Amino acid sequence: MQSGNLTPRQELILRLIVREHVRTAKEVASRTLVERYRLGFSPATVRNEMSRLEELGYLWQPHTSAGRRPTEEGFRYFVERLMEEQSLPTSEQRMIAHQFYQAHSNSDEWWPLASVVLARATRGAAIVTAPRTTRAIYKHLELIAIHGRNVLLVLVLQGGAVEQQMLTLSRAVTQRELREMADRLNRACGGLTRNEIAGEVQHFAPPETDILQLVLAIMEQAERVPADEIYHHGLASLLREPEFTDGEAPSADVVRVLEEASLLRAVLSDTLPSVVGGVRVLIGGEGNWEELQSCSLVLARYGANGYATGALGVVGPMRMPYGRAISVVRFVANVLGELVQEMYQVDVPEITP
Amino acid sequence: MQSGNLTPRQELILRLIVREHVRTAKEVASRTLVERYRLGFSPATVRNEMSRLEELGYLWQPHTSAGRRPTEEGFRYFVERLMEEQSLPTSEQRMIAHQFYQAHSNSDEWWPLASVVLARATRGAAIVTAPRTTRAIYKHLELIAIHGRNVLLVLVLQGGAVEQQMLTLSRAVTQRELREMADRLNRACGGLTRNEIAGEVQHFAPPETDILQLVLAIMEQAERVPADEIYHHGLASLLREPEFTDGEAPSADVVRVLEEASLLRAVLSDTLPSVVGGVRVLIGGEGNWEELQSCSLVLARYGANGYATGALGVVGPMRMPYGRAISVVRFVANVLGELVQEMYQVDVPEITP
DNA sequence: GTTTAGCAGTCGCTATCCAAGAGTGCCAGG
DNA sequence: CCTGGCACTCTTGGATAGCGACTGCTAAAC
Repeated sequence: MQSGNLTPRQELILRLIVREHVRTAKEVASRTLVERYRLGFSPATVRNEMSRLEELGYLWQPHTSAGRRPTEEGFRYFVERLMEEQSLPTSEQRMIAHQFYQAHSNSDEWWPLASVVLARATRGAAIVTAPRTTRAIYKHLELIAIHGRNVLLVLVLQGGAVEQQMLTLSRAVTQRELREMADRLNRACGGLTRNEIAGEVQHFAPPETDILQLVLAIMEQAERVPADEIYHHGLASLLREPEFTDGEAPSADVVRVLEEASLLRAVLSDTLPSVVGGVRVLIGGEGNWEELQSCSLVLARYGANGYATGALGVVGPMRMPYGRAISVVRFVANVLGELVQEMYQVDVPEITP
Repeated sequence: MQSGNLTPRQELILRLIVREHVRTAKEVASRTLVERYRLGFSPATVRNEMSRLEELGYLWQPHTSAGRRPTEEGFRYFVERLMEEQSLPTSEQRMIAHQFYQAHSNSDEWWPLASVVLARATRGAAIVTAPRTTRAIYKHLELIAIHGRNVLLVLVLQGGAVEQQMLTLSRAVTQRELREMADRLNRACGGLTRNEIAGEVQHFAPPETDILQLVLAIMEQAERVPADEIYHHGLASLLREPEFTDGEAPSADVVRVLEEASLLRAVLSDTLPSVVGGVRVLIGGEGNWEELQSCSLVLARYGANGYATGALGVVGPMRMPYGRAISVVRFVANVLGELVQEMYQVDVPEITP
């Protein structure tokens, strides 16, 4: 596709139809367009252009005597060519940054906070996955006696991810013995990757080998599973949009996608590159995602490349205010990215309130 | 209310109407009832009884020429007096127990697993809150150097709750120094409650006092916040129930309650006693919860009394299969309760697969 | 006294019709 | 190439009628 595709006037009309449809959720008629935007030409002219745009696949009418609304293609053309890039108002930027600043020290709160912020700012639903390491590095191990042979294993990975798991040893051990075992293991494995630790196992004897096996399993899972936890927020406001209350769009389908982590993960991994980059817009499922037919997603990857990345984005009806959604998503992805980079000791200027 | 309220035949009819309405989601007519259940009397008789039941407030008709369906009161009468207590089929018990057995060692997985199990078993939505300590007890502290003055603090509480937080010290310290500080603090504070630790603060100097302050804050929060995390699952299947697809019941309201942790917490704390007990059924919001008008909740508290308890339950349309829901909720609450008790070293027999 | 058959009555549901209104498509003329 | 004007289409809402599903009531039967 190249830019000469549509005449400037056709682009103007398409843009206005998108704007108006986003506002009203209804079909847009030629006359209302002319009157509302004081176009310098008549409804008949607009109609001619409209029917041309319909032939090209950018508009459609639900029935003959109705106005027109953009198709999936229409929205895509709008997003790719017509939308003016806007950046988030500074006041709003400050507000959001401030909220993250307050949660600065508690990384567990970042992801739910991000989902709440995104949902509020777009009046739609938001999704955020916690970042996952691409390469797990052993940082520190702690063993805590719980009860008899039961031990709580706490493994800290580089980047501050803390994984905990219960473990039953073959014999009862004292906290003192556990401490010594943890010391030995920490000396041997600190800073090592999974493969390197696998090579170390031979130097140990049970029960330490059992512990190392569990450590390896945890690290393996940390690398393999893209993101256990998916936070979402704002579903209720999404379902209040007219297309869902009208029954025009099946609400249960969307809810299912957001709820089933596996589905959502599939969408994210298919849509987003694995490195942090720009904002990706997925309009109406784009043929691949039946359940998202009537929705659009605005997604971004955030994090520290080579260390850990996560995904975030908003879900709205297809007629979502793309300009705003994109700027919010981009901004939150940047803020969250900086926090993660800081956590991974990639030096970045600190966020100030 | 006493038991002689309704005649046996009225109770029979009410019970059958509930059963039939739960099955079909439609109003129940006198004739279908007689035919389907081979009652020994005629539709006219049933009609007489029905109109009596309507006067008493247990039934209502949406319009004259329709059959009848139970009112909120009707369902309540059914649940309290007519429902035969059923226990979960052994095969299902085994399946559920097995799933928890597999996740036995990883307590973080218990709560989401419980929500999935509940949702599957009832074809509705399920909610589970992680248990919170009523009295936080210091078990173990670990300090891990991250970068310069930044330190990761990992605090293990009795019961295995692991809380982590980043902390910036007033000066840079080595991992060796951190280890010594952690040792001193662990010796002094192991097994103490929050108040007792507050008394210990005077024996330390900065930066250890800073660390203790943070520890106190974390413990305080662990006691105060009822349950940060609320897991839910199965919303999509709930929204597929006819009352929500018909638009008879507003789906966004229910979603909002499940999504807004604060709202849900309010419902739970108002409904459930703080000690582990039986199963509580909340039908149609019971006047207090506007948003839950068309829903019913079956809830239970689980955990170890005096140590930590959480809540769980299912959300369904008012015409939910109460017998089944109650037995599932009770069973899962017991399983989860045993796991928590075990974690808190209250001795219980181990679950076998 | 209780039960029941029968029948009248009520109401929702669907179809059909009609008129009004909203928009478009097209054509002829500027 | 634009536009005024008109015919055409299709939705929407209201009104009407027939059908079917139930109930309520009454009078007779048990």
